[in-house]
Amino acid sequence: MALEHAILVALLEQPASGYELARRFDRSIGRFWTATHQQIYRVLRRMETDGWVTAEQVDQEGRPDKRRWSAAPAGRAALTEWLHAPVQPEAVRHELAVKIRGAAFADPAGRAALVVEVERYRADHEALLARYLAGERRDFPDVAAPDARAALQHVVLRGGIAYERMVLAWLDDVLVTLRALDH
Amino acid sequence: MALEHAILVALLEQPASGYELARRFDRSIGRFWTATHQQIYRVLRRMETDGWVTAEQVDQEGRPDKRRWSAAPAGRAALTEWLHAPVQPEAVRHELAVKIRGAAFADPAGRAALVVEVERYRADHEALLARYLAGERRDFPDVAAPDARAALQHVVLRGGIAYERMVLAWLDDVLVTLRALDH
DNA sequence: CTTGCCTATGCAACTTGTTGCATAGCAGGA
DNA sequence: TCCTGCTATGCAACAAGTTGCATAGGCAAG
Repeated sequence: MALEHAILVALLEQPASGYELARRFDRSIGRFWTATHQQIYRVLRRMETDGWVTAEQVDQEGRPDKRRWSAAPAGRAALTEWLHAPVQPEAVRHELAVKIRGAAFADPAGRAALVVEVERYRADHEALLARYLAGERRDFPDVAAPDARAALQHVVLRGGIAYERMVLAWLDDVLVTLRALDH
Repeated sequence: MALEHAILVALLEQPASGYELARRFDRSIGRFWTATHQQIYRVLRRMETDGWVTAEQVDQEGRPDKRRWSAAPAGRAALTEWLHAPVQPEAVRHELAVKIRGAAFADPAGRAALVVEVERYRADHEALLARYLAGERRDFPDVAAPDARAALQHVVLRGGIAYERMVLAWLDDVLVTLRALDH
């Protein structure tokens, strides 16, 4: 039940419509929390009835009108309470690891297919790392005295960068291991 | 829909009852896929009607009888087909990252609480890393010429170890960053 | 001898997340 | 002109995962 809280953080950083939130969940926020627009709209309505967020109608020219959402005091209070609660142990779902262990029960052709798949997966993560590094250069160019918000956003981004580097190194290890099985 | 496939891999590695599977999902398999016993029992029954697994009744003395499940040929075929399919992009849900960005909107007391929470989280991951390393020493003591199954299990375990090391380094970074906000 | 824990399986209700589809106006290119 | 794509919001059906509870015998500690 943390999508509510991820939305609260996003709205505190910058009020937005459901559509804009969805796009941010596809980009920067999507690094650590994913959600579809359908889910976001549904949760926003629930949060509205709970008094966590308020909407402001924005009429637009040349494009559809929208509702700009902001975090309400009750939402801020809910966020504070949540920050004090213990972090829930994460539910790990790492499909690739299952496939790698499953490769022990595949024939050489099946393992060859997995090698191709791992290479594609590796390329995706290499591209992701490049995007993170470009974002870091763009958004955090100087090291000196950032405000709290920027410092915290930066440390989360550094986590994403460290994760991608670790994944790339591990995937190289996986590829060496897979290729060694059939020479 | 990969729980089915994780169960197939687990049963190919070693046939087991639902209860034993659940315990393995709490330990070794739980590194990359989590599931409760309720979910495992439910999915096993669906897999049975699909002909993916077969059960064998095992009468026991001094403890309840059990059903030992094995992967059937149709299950093996389904696994092979799945190995050829592209890896689905993972749905990221990293609660701690949300909390860290949320800390920008908390007062110093709230941030102090988060520091305590991150320290606890760090201790958990340090213990996890120790368990992985102990498991590695126990299960993969020699480097020379392992069979395919051991080699693949080992490379997945190395992934877990690399992940935990990365997490610990990042959490140190997080703690430094959080503490610097309020001196 | 009672309390709690382990083995072993399962039901039912609920929450969360996914997928497919719908609407509707505007902009830009072939 | 038609087709595609973007902004903007939403419904409905479904799949997946969680939580609470139930049963039932045995075993060990206090």
